[in-house]
Amino acid sequence: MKYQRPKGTADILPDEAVAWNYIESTAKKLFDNYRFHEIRTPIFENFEVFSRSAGDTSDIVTKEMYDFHDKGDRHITLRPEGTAGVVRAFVENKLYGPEHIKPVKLYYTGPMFRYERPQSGRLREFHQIGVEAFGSESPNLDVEVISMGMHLLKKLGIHNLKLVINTLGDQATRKAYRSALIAYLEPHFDELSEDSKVRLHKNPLRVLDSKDKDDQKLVADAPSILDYLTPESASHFETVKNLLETLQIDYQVDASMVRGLDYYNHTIFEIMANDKALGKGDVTVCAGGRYNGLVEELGGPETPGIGFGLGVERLLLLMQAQKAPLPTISPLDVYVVGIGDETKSETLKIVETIRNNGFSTDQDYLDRKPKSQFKTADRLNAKIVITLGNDELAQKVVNLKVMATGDEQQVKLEDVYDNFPKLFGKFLKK
RNA sequence: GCGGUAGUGGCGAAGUGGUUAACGCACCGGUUUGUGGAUCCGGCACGCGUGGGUUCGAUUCCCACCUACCGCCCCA
Repeated sequence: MKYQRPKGTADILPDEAVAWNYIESTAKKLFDNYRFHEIRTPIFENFEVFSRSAGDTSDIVTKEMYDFHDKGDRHITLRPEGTAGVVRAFVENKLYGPEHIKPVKLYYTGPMFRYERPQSGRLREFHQIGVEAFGSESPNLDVEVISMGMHLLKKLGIHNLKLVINTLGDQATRKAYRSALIAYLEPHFDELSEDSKVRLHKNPLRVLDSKDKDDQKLVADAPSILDYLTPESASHFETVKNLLETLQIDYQVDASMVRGLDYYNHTIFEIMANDKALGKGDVTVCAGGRYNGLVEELGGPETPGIGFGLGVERLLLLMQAQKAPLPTISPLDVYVVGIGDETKSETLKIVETIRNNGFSTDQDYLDRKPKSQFKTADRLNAKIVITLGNDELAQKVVNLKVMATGDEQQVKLEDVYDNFPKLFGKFLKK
């Protein structure tokens, strides 16, 4: 095998593409009910769009960006996530203008890129479905976005869903909490894992997220951000929780949950699914939160925002593991068997006529024997097989066989041409 | 980026330093000179991830690389 796809990429073959289409169309229908509209932004952006939004110290920016300099020496990055580009487009196209109804609600789907070591459900080119809503601080919006994510996953047949939420508060909250956390961790500096030692200075909140067992013990007694919320932040979070209860959406608060991207504040959430088939522990399929301040960061007016991203590959893995229903390629309506070279032009006319009547139709292209053609018709799950040989051609008739029952009848060729739908209906009713 | 496991036909899977690389499934063909889902028969890797090396000889030994999978990091 000479050529291989680049590391961490995947070919989505026809059988699987059907599932992808199903997921995307299901999402689009649901999002439309919530009045979120599609936006398509470039797959690459200027490096600064991401470095500015995600945070210079975030792992995404420091080690996972797929970036390069183009022939004009522009520093380009293949988008590692969807929000930054959408925010950039929101600002650049002035969607904050008064003529746009607020909140401006958008969704996107498409490939994202991160330069990291591939594993199952983790690729260098992967796909996300994401939503963003700009221009409202209402906790109602937080809850609607969360609810929409939950609904989508449920609609796609995922069960054992777990919603985990937390709040990062506002600027003042984070500042206060940051110093409190550092004050708590610094005396234990030597006990921290190597990774956490680095994180302590760069981004202390990330220490909370450490998988290291000793770190976790330390972190267990660390101050909670929930005790440092400003009154406004606390009240926002309270309202979000109350509204979730109003909608009877179960949730857990995890005060140590953080975000890999710096732009988040206030409500953050993750929707996880637990499935033994996917190994131990919970898998996060959908994650998001508020990012008031990001629009300003990218040069727009002060505009609050909130959104989520959902990993399509992970979702598919989950759906397969949980045996969620997935569509398959639709069965064939009609297969046309031609016997002998002389029938070639007639079978071509027949398949084209039937197709133009809205039925899926196929025929043999390999000059195979009738038996083989029937075998193929059977494999393709054809409902009806039309057979045409020299005799039929001379008599201007055709044999029509219903595969499920084996019934075969001769019908006039002109009936096929004049009114195929009627013919099809007549034979399939039996 | 680090550590580990693996890589044989479309798929699954045996195998050995040395004649024609098992077997199963799938596929193709025949048994039925124009009719499917059954049986039986036959066909199907000039090649064992790629490139080097050792050797009289390598799919089998060594090295490098590539890729996949698992763990770490991180995350969707």
